[in-house]
Amino acid sequence: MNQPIRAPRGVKDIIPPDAMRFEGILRETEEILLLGGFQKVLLPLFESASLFTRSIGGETDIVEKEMYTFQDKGGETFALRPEGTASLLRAAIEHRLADISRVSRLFYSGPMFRHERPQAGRLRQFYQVGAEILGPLTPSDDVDLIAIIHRMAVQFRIPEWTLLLNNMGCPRCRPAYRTALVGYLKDHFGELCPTCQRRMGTNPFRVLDCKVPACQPVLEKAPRITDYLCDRSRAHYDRVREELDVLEIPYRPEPRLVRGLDYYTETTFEFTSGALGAQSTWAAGGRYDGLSKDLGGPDMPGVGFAAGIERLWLLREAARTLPGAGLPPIWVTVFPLAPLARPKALRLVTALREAGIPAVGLFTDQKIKAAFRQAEHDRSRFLAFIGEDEVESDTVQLKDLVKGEQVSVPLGDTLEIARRIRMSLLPEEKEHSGSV
RNA sequence: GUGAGUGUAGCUCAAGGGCAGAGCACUGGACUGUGGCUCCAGGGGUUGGGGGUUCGAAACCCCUCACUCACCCCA
Repeated sequence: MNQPIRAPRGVKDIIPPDAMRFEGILRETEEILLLGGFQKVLLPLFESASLFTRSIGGETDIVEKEMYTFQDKGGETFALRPEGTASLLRAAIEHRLADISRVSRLFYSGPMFRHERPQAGRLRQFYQVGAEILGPLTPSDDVDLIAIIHRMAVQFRIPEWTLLLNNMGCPRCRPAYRTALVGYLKDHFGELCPTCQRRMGTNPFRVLDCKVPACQPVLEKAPRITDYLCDRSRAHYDRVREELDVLEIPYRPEPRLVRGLDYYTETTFEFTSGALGAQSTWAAGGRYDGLSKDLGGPDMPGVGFAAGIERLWLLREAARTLPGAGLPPIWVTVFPLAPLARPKALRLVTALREAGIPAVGLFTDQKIKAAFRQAEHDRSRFLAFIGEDEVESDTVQLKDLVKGEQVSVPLGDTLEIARRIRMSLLPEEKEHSGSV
């Protein structure tokens, strides 16, 4: 009758102790970006829907079928953000954070929303950390950005990672390639799957991504964008490749790498891993030299990437490099053995918290055995109990549940109690270290 | 949006038309204020939901929902 309400499909609760680990991944990823000189921007979770149709492209799958759009009470159409680059560019333009005269390095993190069928490594609400470099860029900026993701692969020990690299050309050279590609596909129309036959007319570049086995022989011999690049794009691509070699970052040229967002130009890349399921990309991005101008901002190049945190979780779990859950949530459980000890227990809990010790009182009529069990369940390191004898002598029994040692300490000497607890949990920390 | 597989106790799983079970976890006791080990006892379920077939359904059929994986798409 009273059905419990469940989380929406494709939306996951991250519960203890995983939440601390998840935030650890977020933090460690952001620390790498901070080392790269990026500054954080906090962006809204929803935007005008038109921001995304203008940037990502109205005929992409993301906008066409996956976006959570809604009208607010004023009748305006908004959308939960399906990605971060559009929002960040919007904010950069709005607040004049970037222009062609100087380089800006900005990053964001948080949940993104796409209405997709959930699958391994694919959720409807998922977390991304992304970074963008805006301004007067050179191919070296593309390489620098890739080097930062490479740093993640190394530091997190991402298993079986591969960097796929391509250059999609620019508005000058892409039309010629499109003509050549469509011409070729028309010649082999009968050999293509129905989806490819349809896409040939709507979005021929996407045909290159087809995974139907029967299409593969045709696609293998299809014209490659890299053979149609104009001189500038050709030079751009060559520079990126040379500088990746200088940094000794291995990559695989992937002339068929097409990204699903229309704003990409020139350099595009994907970091994949064989250790993930079908959703093998864990970080991806590229150049988007026309985006800022398209959004009404300065005519200014940009290059960026986004990484999927849930996918990083899966990979780091496989690599056994998941961050720890940190210190136990509760360091000491204070248990009054008799009702008359409750006021003193309450006071001790409060005093310990003021001394910086995570403490809880266990106010129950259960027996002491239940207190031990509760403390174990909470991973509480200490059990402090106050019974009739302790009320009489104004002391507390402080027991280290790991070492089994127990001492009697004067109840009023909160600092001594706090010191003993801190010493056991933070053996590294020196007593009264000057700071704070 | 399409397809396949799976839904039984908090968790992992049995029972394949005839009494809904085990292990772990949980609660109590042995052990009045000292946990983990051991032993004993106990609580827990409309077998995801709804309908149908049948004397009888967890099992067979239909619908539906959820989960998982894949297609697709992407981080």
